[in-house]
Formats: sequence, C-alpha cells, structure tokens
Amino acid sequence: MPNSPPPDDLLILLTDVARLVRTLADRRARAHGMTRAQWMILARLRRHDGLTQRELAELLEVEPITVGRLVDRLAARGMIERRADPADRRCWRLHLRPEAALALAEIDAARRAFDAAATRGLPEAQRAAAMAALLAMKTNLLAGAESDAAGAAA
Amino acid sequence: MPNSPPPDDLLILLTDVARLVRTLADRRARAHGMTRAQWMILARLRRHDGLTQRELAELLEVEPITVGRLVDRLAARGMIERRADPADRRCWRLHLRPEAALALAEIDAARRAFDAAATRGLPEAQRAAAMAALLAMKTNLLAGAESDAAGAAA
DNA sequence: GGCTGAAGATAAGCCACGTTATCATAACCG
DNA sequence: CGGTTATGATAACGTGGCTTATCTTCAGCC
Repeated sequence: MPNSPPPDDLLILLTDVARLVRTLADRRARAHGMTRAQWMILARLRRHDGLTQRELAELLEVEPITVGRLVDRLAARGMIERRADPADRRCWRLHLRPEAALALAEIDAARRAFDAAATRGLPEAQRAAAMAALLAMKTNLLAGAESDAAGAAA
Repeated sequence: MPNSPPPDDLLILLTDVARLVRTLADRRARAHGMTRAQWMILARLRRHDGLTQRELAELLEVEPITVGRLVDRLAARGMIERRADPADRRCWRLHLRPEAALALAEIDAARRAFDAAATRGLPEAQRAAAMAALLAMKTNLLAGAESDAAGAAA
C-alpha cells in the first residue's frame, strides 16, 4: 500500500480528512438511495422551512443553479414541495413533506456516528484546540478571499 | 449575510474550512488556465515520475478513471507524456515534460501562500494540536471505513 | 405609465468524480 | 499448452459543482 507521503502539511492533512468525511457520508447516503448533497438540502430545510432557492443556496454556500437541480430530484421523490410565493411570482418557496422524515432521521444518526467515530479517544483539550485552530484558519482565509475579490474588482 | 449557524460541530467546521481551501485553490489554478485536480497530478508526478495511472490514482486516492481523464487533458497540453511500458502492454507510464515546469512553480507558490494565509497569527502549539487531532481523526475514520467495508463484504 | 435595472430561476456547457461494464493483456494453474 | 482469473485502461452514464447567458418578474424612477 503506497501510503501518502508524510503529511507534514497542515492544509493537505486538512483536506484529506475532509475528503474522508465526505466520502464516508456519501457512501452512507447512497446506501439509503440518496446523496450527501440531497441530505444537506433536507437538513437545511428542516431548520429553515419556506426558503427560496436562492436563500437556500446562500446558506449552503453553493450557486442557485446547483440547488435548483437538487430540488428537482427531491421534489420528484416527493420529499420537497415547491410552492409559489403569493407575493412574488418569480420565486418558489421550499417546504419539506412527510416523505422526508425517514431521511432526516438517518441524517441525524449518521452525524452522531461520524462524530463519535472521528473523535474516539481524542482528548477534549485537543478537540478544543483543533476547533480553535480551524476557526482561526477559516477567518484568515475568508479575509484573504475578500481582499482577493476586492483586488480583482479594482 | 446569512451566515452559517454556530459551527459547534467539529466535522462541519472541518469540511467548511476544507471547502474554503479547495475553492481558493481552484480559483488560483483557473487563473492560470488549469484546475486544482490537474495541479495535483503534476505535483505527484514530480515526486514519482514514471507511475502508471493506477498507481497515481492510489496515491491521489481517487479512481483510475478520474486520473485517466485528467491525464488526457494534460497530455493534450503537452505537460505529460504517456509512454508504453516495455514489459506490460496494458499500462502507460506517465512522465512530466518540460512544459509542466511553469505550472509546478506556480503550484509551489500557491501552497506557500495558502499556508501562510491560513495560519497567520496561529500559535505553533495550536497548529501542532490541530495536526495531531486531524491525524487521529484520519486514523479513526480510516479504521471505521475498513471495518465497514469488511462488514459489507461479509 | 413606461423604461431601465435588479433579482429569482433555469438552460447550456465545462470539469471532476463515482459506479458499472468492456476490452485487451498478464498471470496463474491444472 | 489452454483456460480461468486478475489487472490496467477506458467507455457509458449519473451526480454535483462552476460560469455565463436567458427569461420572467419585480422595483424604482423619470
């Protein structure tokens, strides 16, 4: 087994672990005939029922077109309903339907299972340190992204 | 700006930061007419010239078909050369060509820039703790993935 | 009121990634 | 030696992400 070279690089290790989580979640979702992206839609809608597609896209930090296609499939399966907005004929309002309940329960179970599996044996101090470091990195990178965008716009 | 809900969840924070890194790297690669996936191929080949596509796929932890398609494009741009293996007519041996040199330099610059940006102001102790935690999580998740696979096979 | 611009949704087209199926070739083994 | 299995590469097809363009509808403003 030609293992990865020594991951002395924090960013590489970070993206590695994240991909592992994505892959495992994908696999679990597919075992239930769904995809991770579809799970994300359902989980968000549970917290914010009645969103428009654009609002949902912003929450998920993807583009509206991506949400639109995912909603196509979920609506076809009866898990989501597109209702016309009474005040704005341009947009849909998204609502969960009872058919989504089973999937939502499975999402919760998966999240608990992954968190438990990933952090097994991890001292609380280390977990806290990791979260602090990740939070700092996120802030740094977001600041960098904005200044990049500003530079490009100028 | 409808920001994410409090990311008290380590896994969510982790995937968020990783996505941020991926997005920024993608943007930078595209600014040079390439993609992040193509960069990964070139960086690996620099360390291991002469790999087969299958070996490269294992190093990158993706499927061989994915590597094959990426190599198609890189070969079309003259950055990679597919040479027939003298002993096994089934497989190609991948070799970098001089045309890849500029891209490799840009990859190095991008990696340095991202690491510096992400960890700016991060105490060394926190960085080390984050790496230790991530490494433990990777090990845990890999073990879980294997036992899952074994269970599915049985 | 009517024009102009902004905003929500979607289409088209590209890239990346996966699963499954094929094909050619190697490798093994009776 | 010949048949079976394993392996490297690829094709076909689906999902999901992006950018750019289009269409409809809304909102503002003269």
